[in-house]
Amino acid sequence: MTIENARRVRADGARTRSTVLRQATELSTVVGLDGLSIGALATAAGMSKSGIYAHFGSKLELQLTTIDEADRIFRAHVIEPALALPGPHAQLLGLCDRYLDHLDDRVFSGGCFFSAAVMEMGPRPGPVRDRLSRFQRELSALLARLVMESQAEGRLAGEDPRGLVFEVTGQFLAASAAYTLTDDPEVLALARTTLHRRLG
Amino acid sequence: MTIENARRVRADGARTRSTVLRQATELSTVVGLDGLSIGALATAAGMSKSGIYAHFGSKLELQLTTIDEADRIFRAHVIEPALALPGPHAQLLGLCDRYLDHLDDRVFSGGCFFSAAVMEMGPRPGPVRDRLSRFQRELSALLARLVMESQAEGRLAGEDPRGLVFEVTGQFLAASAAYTLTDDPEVLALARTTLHRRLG
DNA sequence: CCTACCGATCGGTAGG
DNA sequence: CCTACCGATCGGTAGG
Repeated sequence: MTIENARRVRADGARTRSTVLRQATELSTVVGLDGLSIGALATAAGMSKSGIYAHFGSKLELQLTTIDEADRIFRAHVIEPALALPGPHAQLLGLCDRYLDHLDDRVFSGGCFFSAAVMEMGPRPGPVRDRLSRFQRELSALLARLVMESQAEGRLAGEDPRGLVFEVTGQFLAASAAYTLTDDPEVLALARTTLHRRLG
Repeated sequence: MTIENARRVRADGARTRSTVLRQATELSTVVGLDGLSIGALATAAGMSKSGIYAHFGSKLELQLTTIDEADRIFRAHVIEPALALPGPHAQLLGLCDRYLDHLDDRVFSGGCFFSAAVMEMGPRPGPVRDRLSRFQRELSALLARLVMESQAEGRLAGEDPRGLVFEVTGQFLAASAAYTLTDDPEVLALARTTLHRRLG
């Protein structure tokens, strides 16, 4: 086996792993992080169960790694494009728009990965819930920072940042819930209008 | 067997059924409507699986009946006390307060039954999702009615009822999600303040 | 990554 | 309501 072949093998392993993880995020937005079974994932990925175990070791590790992957996808599709906009207020509005876009584009086929995962795992203490809490804290902290920086520029005067962040995340959840129930794009239009009106 | 005995048997059957249903709502707020298994429910209720089947026939019927039971509980703890208040605006604020109270009181031990159920079953078409859609439509219609009646009394002037209802349900979801993740009563206080400021 | 296997549990049925 | 059972699937392991 040449060095190139050895590298190819490892590169292919990494590529397979990432393909499996994409499928894991897709599957789990439909059946949940707990409903995500290793057998079903193996079938979807066209490999045997032991192949999944070779990559992830246990269901818990698979769940945690799937959340990491969903986090990466969310950052790439929602957060990073928004933060590329000029100035905190445009970034705040851009984040809202991008969030609604990612529902509309079905970045995750079952809706918002994190809305579903938080509601599912919130009542079940453990490493999965802890990992989801971290995501929620980080998103809230980012939104709060953008609100406060907007205020430093004279916008959103007199608003309580924590309360406003609470309202914005609530509208994200409401859009996610209503869109998943109705598949009606009107929901996203209403959310967009309401968020823009609220954030000026 | 006397008539009294025949009646007793049926009354006991109804009582058992209602006890099992309470346990089904409790269990499913923790493990989900899909994670609710007939074996686990039977053990929790102290009977055999076939006892559960005798009452509900199938898992689908059990899920639908469990939603009906949760609906009843939600109406009794949240909606009815609010509608007992004088006037639409007090009823609207009362509904928000009662919703947060029912989280605080852990009416369902895993948090808000319907927040969790909608996020879980939203991406899965079928009778369960349809039943949850009905709940959401009815709650939204009630909130919209209260907003419009408040406006007829001169309050909430200039607000779009649909947008405001969207905001309120969003804050319900945000409170449910954050409280289930953190168990921090501070979340409920923040939600209460924000809702009152928004609707006051 | 594979096949082959483990005990446990799933939804559901037969027969009483 | 019970016991006893069905095939399918669960998470996970052994051995390669």
